[in-house]
Amino acid sequence: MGASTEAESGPLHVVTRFAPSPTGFLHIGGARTALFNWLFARHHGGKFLLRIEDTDRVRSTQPAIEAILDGMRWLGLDWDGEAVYQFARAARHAEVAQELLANGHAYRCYATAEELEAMRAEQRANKQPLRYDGRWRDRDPSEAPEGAPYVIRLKAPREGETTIEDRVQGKVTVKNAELDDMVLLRSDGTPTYMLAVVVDDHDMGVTHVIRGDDHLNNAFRQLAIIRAMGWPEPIYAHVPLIHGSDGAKLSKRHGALGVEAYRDELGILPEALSNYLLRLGWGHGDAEIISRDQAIEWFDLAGVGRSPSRFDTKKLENLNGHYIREADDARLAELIAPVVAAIAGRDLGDEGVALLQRAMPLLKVRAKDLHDLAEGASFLFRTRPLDMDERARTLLDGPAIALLDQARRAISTVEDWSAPALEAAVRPVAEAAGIGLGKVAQPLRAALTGRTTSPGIFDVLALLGKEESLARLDDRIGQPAI
RNA sequence: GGCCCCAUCGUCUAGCGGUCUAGGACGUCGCCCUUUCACGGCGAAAACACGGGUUCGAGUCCCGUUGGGGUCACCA
Repeated sequence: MGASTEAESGPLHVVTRFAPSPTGFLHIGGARTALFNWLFARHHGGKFLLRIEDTDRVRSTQPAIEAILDGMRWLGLDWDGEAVYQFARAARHAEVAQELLANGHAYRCYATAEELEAMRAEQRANKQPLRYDGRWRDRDPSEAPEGAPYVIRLKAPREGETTIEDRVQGKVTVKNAELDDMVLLRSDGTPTYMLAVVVDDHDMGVTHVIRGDDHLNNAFRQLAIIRAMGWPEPIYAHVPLIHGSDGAKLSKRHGALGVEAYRDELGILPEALSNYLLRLGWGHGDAEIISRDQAIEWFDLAGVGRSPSRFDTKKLENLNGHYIREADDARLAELIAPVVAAIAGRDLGDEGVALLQRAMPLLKVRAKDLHDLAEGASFLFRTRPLDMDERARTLLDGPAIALLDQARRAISTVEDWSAPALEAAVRPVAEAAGIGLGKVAQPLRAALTGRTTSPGIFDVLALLGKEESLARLDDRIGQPAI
């Protein structure tokens, strides 16, 4: 568990942020980071800010920005104020670099790319750690080549060590000699990520930096800049990364990475993904099903584990099934209507959506995702004659058709077309034949839905209505009984 | 490779020196319910990586080993 010792309840000034770089969709790991930041801020009544780190002009795209904002809205992670775009603040970043240069905490480095590559090659060959050797750190400015391009590097401390009291990782100490003088401002005058993050977090008043474990090493470098500027240090909390089922860092080969894929392709409900992500790396006793409100009340950094966790699709599906069963019927009907229409090959219309909603209580208990749900609902709208799947076809052999015929006669006289009345009419058919109800129900199911699984057969009849039900049966019996 | 981090059932986790013959959830396997499939109910198998310490006592503290992960750019 986390290493936090002081109580996290009580009045505490909290400003958190989520700072994705828009080079793709909202990553599943990013979503969890955002969720944790959001929860922490809401728990403490603080602010949750959003910053788009779009300083990489080649890889950053507008569609990616939209996708990220869209994903956050879908998950219900609302941010306070306007999103901050990092690229727009480049001048401010450069200003800080100049200030550092002026007060002696930074210096110009004229080393060329080739020169640095040669340096690293040598370090590699000598099995030395790869880091900038500070060749321009103490040189006199007069030695600078006239008009040559240069970068501005931080003059980082070389002696001693730096310790971070991380709220998740505990006390982490690194020798300052391990850190090199990183670049603050590139030769083209643009800021590096390391500088931009520090300046933006400071200017935005961020008090708690909650982010992926992969940034833990960066924290030491960023702290060096912060101290050089004499700024207040934020509290850090580095959350372990999410891994794939094989234990390696989550990547494309593990399947869906973007939250929109969970929504569109996997038919996951946002509350299910949110609950799953919350429980991945964080726990609160035996609690498994946790509402948003409950999460806000319970969330703390101390509950975040320190080891990476593996993404388990099965558990997500289970949770999703739970939330589908709990979801409002009208909402589910609206969500799947387009998919059902696509499967059935026709528009549902308002009455179709209404029917979907009426059938929902019976449909949703048998679905673990929205596609299951849509598929399971499609029999209501398929056009006659129904196409039979393989198993339904083999079910409808000679004897089954005969049974179908008897059942058809039994229900054709039913006036009150309700499930109980229909059951009362069909049961005697099975009893008269000395067989179980299943022997009659399965052929009925096949003829009525084209499948071998569906809601209870009498509910199916009731939902379909008398006319449609009899027509579908007649399609199979071959000749209308009247 | 250097540095940093991690280590309880297959997976997510509870456990913050004695109440642990290690609890919950997913998954798996039985049984029940039952017209199918689900849902639901009941039950089972399943873990403290290893080795040293510290202590009256260690899953819980320390060290090491092994294993895993992260990170080492004028990318973010």
